[in-house]
Amino acid sequence: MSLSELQLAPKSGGSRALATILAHSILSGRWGSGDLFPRELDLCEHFGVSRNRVRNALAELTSNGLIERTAGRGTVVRPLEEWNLLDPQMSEWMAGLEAPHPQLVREVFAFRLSAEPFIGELAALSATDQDLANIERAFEGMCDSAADPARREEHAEHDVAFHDAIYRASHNLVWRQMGRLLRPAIIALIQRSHHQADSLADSLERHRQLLDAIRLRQPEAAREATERVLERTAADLGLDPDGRKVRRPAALSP
Amino acid sequence: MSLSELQLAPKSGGSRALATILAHSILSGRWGSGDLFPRELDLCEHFGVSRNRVRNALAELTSNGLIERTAGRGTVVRPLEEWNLLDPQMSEWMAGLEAPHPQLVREVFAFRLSAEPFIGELAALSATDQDLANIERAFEGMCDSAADPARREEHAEHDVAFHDAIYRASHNLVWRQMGRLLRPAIIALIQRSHHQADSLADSLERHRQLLDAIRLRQPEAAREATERVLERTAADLGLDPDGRKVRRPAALSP
DNA sequence: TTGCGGTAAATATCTGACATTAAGTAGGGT
DNA sequence: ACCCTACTTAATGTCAGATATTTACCGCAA
Repeated sequence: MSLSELQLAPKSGGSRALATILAHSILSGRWGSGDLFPRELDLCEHFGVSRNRVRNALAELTSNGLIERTAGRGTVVRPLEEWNLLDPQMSEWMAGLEAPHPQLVREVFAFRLSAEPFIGELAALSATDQDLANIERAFEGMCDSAADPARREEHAEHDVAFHDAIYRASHNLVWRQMGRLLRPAIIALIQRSHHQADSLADSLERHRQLLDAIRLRQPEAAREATERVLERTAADLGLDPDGRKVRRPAALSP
Repeated sequence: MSLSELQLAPKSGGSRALATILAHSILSGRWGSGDLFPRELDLCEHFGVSRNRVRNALAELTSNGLIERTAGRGTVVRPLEEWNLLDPQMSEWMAGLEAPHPQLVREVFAFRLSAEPFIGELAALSATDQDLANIERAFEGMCDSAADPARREEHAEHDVAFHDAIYRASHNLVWRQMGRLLRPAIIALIQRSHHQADSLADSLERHRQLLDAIRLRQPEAAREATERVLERTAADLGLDPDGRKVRRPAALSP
């Protein structure tokens, strides 16, 4: 309910940095839906910046649906359901978050669980040689950085690149933009799981099978391979892959 | 390359109105990728508003990826591929556009064509009684307003509500937010098609079959019914439902 | 209780000045 | 001739203060 411990690093220029701090305070669940956000002047005083920067930062939060501002009333925090999850700025904020809102993690993963098998099919149908090369290069990066536990985040970046290349292989702008959800989801993953060596090897093997299915243009195999990759991911996240609100379309399986 | 004929209505307050005008000028393709956008002071003079409002409007365009601004260089228009299609603000702008960028229409429709059959499945699996009631009410609204050609836009709103209710029936935040693409897509539809009486009756019948499939919890039937609805839509739009870059996953069909 | 007006509090906007960044340009040294 | 520096210019970014507008709240009277 307060921003007492929040601080703006001394030389961090731009209203961007301030917006990030404020966004993180909301994304991590510090404020409840409907709570009154601090007034502009309080923020000015607390962070020692001009009203202009505060207003710019708040405008950015507004455009992402995190807050709602009306003259005379003040600034209130909007409910999580109305946050603008698909904005790239939001993805960036979520990725930089140490402890994201639990419901957020669940919702995004539930989406991946329902959508990615289908995207795997699309990729197997539409991938060009260039797409395949991209996927392959990302996979090799994953393999290369897998051995050294000190390169966890590099590994995560290759992981993101792998799945993002699959989204891009759909060759549709909308699907492609959804791929931005991957980064926060996967960053959250490596921060939560302990990355046992055997779990990692297993994960790699499942990724390889997905790559092969796409390379061989086998949509159905790609769908199943994606499901197995996500099973592994769910286990690493400590989530139950079944029993979510969004179930996999089991009726599709022959 | 110029904004000569663009005008801001006299009493339209808020930087919102200005942002809408500028956004429309970009979304309709008036400026090419990489073009220099007018300078702040020129915009101030042309529209007769303060620099502050211009800056707020431009900030909104920036947050949606339409433009990129750097001190010293100026404001340049970003390529269509980097526009932020999934932002609700963008959907609103696109919906209010008389002549949207043709590639935009194609991309969004290609997405619907690939995703909505799948969403239909999800809805058939996860819809609650409340969801069903929402879908049904929207359908009745469509039927009610179908007879009178003077109520075209009311009909379109019910059409949007129908499909949006299906997106919502997936009970996942991410899918739900994608439903915002529907409004611009469907508004564009009624502005292009001539809405022959028989085509409208046919469309209604296909919607009814989709509703029934969801009500009976038959995912596969829902998928096929959605495909048929979109076939009708493609015909009304004058698009070829096959041969797009994103094909339907035909391999799924038994 | 309801309706009206007044006051306070918050955000929205205007104005003008200054700071920062980036690109181009002229000049001097090698 | 070439490169490097310093200056100029032009654009966006930031600051500060004053004013306008909206909203909520309170007192008061019909």
